[in-house]
Amino acid sequence: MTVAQALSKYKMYQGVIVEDSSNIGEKEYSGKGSFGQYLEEVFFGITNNSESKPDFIDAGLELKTAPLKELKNGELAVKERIVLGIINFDSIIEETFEKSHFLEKNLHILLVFYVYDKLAALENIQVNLVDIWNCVEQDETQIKKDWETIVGKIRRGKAHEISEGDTLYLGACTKGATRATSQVPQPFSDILAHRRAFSFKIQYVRYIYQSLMEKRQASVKRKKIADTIRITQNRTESIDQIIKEAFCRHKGKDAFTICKDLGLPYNPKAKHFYAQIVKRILGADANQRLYEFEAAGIQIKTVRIEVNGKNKESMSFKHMRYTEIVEQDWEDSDFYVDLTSKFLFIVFRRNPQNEGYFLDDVIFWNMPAEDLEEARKVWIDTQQKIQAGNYNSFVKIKDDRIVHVRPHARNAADKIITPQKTMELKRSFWLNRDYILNIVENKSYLT
DNA sequence: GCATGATCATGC
DNA sequence: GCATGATCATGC
Repeated sequence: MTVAQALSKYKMYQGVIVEDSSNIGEKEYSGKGSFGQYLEEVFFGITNNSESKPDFIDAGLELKTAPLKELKNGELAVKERIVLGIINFDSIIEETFEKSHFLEKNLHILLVFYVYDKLAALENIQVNLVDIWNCVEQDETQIKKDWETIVGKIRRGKAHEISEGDTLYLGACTKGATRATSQVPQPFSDILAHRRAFSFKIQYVRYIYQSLMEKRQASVKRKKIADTIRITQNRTESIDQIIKEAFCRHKGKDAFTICKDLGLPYNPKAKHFYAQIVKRILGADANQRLYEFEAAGIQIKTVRIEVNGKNKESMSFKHMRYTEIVEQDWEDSDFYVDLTSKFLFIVFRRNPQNEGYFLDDVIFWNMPAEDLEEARKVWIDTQQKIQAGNYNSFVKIKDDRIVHVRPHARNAADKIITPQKTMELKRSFWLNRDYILNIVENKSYLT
């Protein structure tokens, strides 16, 4: 579907005049935001401006384009976060969420999801979905909480310690070409901080895309959408407090007993075993979905502690694609997205009396900014080695750098293509064993 | 058939 | 006992 077809089909842009595409070719659009600029100017007749007012003042709509990428199986998936506008450290400290510049600009967003293709001419770009998203109508509590978390750090003179992992839906992503040239002053500290912009985190954008697609399909097919429950509904506590309370009721029980008490089959090898337990403990049925987990992309990970007080295993993430990583920026990489998610660690401890493990702790965690910075360095090191065709000297666990690189394949024959057109064993980034133990032993949310 | 979370096996 | 390489189990 071309842009013109998509826009006229969805008719989601009341009050906005859509011109036809006859005035293409007058101007060159290039760079990252080129498709957005092209849409604004060619279709909506708005000249490109950096004025921070809504793009469609009459309609009260902000236009945002969001690239999709095609997966191997042909499905489309969200490619990156949606950036919502720069954070002014000096003026934001005077704002309240309700009267914030952020809300004024981003209350109603016209989203144009398109299929990313860096070689395609702009007028041939395929538009997949056009719809409006109102983040406050959908997620007021969490968006407000995220906004306040970010502003809170600025007010405490900690703007330099802001991390995307601090928040669930709304993130503060870095802005600027390089780290060195993007440092700006902050009001309550002499330390320079990276310039930042509000954004919808990629996990949240994935969720937005999924819900809008489901809404569209439901209206076509009248298919019933699976029941979704919000654990924060009618509650004032935060997500982690609610989780903690729910889990406290099962502390000390072994996994088998927990399953029995919850009416779940005991199948610890199943891929979603622990996710299922979490779901049930939080009061959802098997066919119900947990809104906050899906919208925030919370990663549920289990950690088993042995009798000697140590965990045996490091923690793997999805295997990297050598041809992708050499072209990516750190903040668009899969590993960055994983590490800036919230983690829910479920800690089981070996029972000295029998062979089993009992539930000891649940920990809601996100990686601190300084550790994320260390992970970035390892990622860069890995990227450079792949670029150089050096596949045998990646950072090892012994190097003690929080994360390391290790094989992650089905067997020795499970290889993928490299930028050098050779085949290499699949490898992943791993969180070091002792780093995980440290998280688990230093932060206890139960008891 | 492959991704993903999890775990095993071996040698130093 | 641990690092490292290797592989399993399951679901989609």
